[in-house]
Amino acid sequence: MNISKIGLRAAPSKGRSASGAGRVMQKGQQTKQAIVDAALGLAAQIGLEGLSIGALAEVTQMSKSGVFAHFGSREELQISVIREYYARFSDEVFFPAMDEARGLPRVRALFANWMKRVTIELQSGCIFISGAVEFDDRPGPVREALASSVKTWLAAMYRAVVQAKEEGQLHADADEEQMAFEIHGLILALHYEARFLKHPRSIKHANQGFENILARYGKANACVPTLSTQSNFSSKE
Amino acid sequence: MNISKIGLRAAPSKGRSASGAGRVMQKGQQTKQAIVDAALGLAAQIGLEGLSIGALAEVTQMSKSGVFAHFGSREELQISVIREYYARFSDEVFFPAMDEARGLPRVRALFANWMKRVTIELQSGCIFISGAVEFDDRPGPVREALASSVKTWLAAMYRAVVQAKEEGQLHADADEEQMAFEIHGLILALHYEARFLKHPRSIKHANQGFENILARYGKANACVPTLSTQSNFSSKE
DNA sequence: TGCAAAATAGAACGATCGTTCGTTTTTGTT
DNA sequence: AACAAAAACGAACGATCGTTCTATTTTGCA
Repeated sequence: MNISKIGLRAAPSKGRSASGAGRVMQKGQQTKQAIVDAALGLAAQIGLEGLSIGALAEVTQMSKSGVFAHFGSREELQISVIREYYARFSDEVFFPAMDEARGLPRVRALFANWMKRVTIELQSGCIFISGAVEFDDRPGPVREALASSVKTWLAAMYRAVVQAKEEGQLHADADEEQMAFEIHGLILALHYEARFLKHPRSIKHANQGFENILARYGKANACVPTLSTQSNFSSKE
Repeated sequence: MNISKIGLRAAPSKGRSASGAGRVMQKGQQTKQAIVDAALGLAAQIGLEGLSIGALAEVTQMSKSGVFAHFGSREELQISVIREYYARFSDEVFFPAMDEARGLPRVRALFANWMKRVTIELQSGCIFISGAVEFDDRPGPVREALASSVKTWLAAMYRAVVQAKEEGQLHADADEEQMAFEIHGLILALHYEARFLKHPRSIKHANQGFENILARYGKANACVPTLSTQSNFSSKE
């Protein structure tokens, strides 16, 4: 009966179309996007598991079945939210950092952008973090989508570290995987201590921790931050 | 009508009575303890929010109302679970480490025991971590109980670091709060990467990260680990 | 302007949730 | 053995959940 269930793909084929760019949206795609937007906000606050179609209908001023029809299942809605979150994360954190030179400048930019995003999310919540807890032993397509997004991002960060070593900006015996792990820990601690415990100095600790890591793994004269990346932050906190 | 609702307090007044010690339990307390035990296992897997009285009744072979009567509300059940988790955490992580000498040996022991516990929890899940995500912006008594437990533990770790500095085992300009933050990050990254992403080298990364932190903050000759604390681990992983 | 298709609404479903209430069973004590 | 108190049960409640189905409205195009 329901043909639209099969083979439906989100707009793209064109990298990523922010609102206003690219093809004209039909009505359907338009409201679907609006629903996903609202769902993203809701999921960030109460988690992907807490996301309910009823609440979503209320927020979007639609009927439950109207919302539901766009996705066909709750799981598909959750996956749509994850995809949207990943797209925005990429736009805000990953792509801008690619303008920086390979090596340490790019690593710094990635971390700075990451910090900027998590700092904002201290009010709303991060789906990559809450989702990891919710789905860490709940197999299925939602977990799959989430893990794949996170892995892609962490791999990008790791790659930047590897390149920094290739450029000769890290000690010869620096373990790139170890370094990426420690950076990840800083972000997680920031999210935990600031968002849950309301600890006021968490942002400073995360930034200081990053400098400590660079000081340990980097060669002495290669640690000076790019001005542009640095100023991104000092104005914020 | 329901008198038992008011003023009911759990057994205590005696510090912490493991099963078998202290006063003889009446039937009621006994089954309540059994329920909390089962609830702890359930909550570790699916989270405090996922904990349902129906599922709990099934596991314990009781009726829903039978289970419910012991707590009076779901929130009280959740709080009981948190208290029990905190008690076990203290028994396994905190108290044993107090046998070590003040300063670095004790810091090492605290971290080693913490690692041991989280490593085990990679199969079951850690309530202090999942709970933080579930309740990070959901005010109420459950969040209160959770935050208070976590803060107590983190404060204990922080205190040990402060003592290490007092003993002259850390650099004079070492920031104890910063150091505790970074250690916390390692544990969180371990939990995230091992439990969610199934990354095989996470345990090694967490241990190596700890050594890196000690190398940075500690004085050169004070970093040699106590043999007893060290062997705790190398045999495990 | 008219008409098929797409989009949305509305009502209802079975399931599960936390909770209440009255009854029955099990305890502990005399 | 008897009896009051404590503990456990069983059924039902209202609410909410994801989902299904059928109708109605809105859209886009000839």
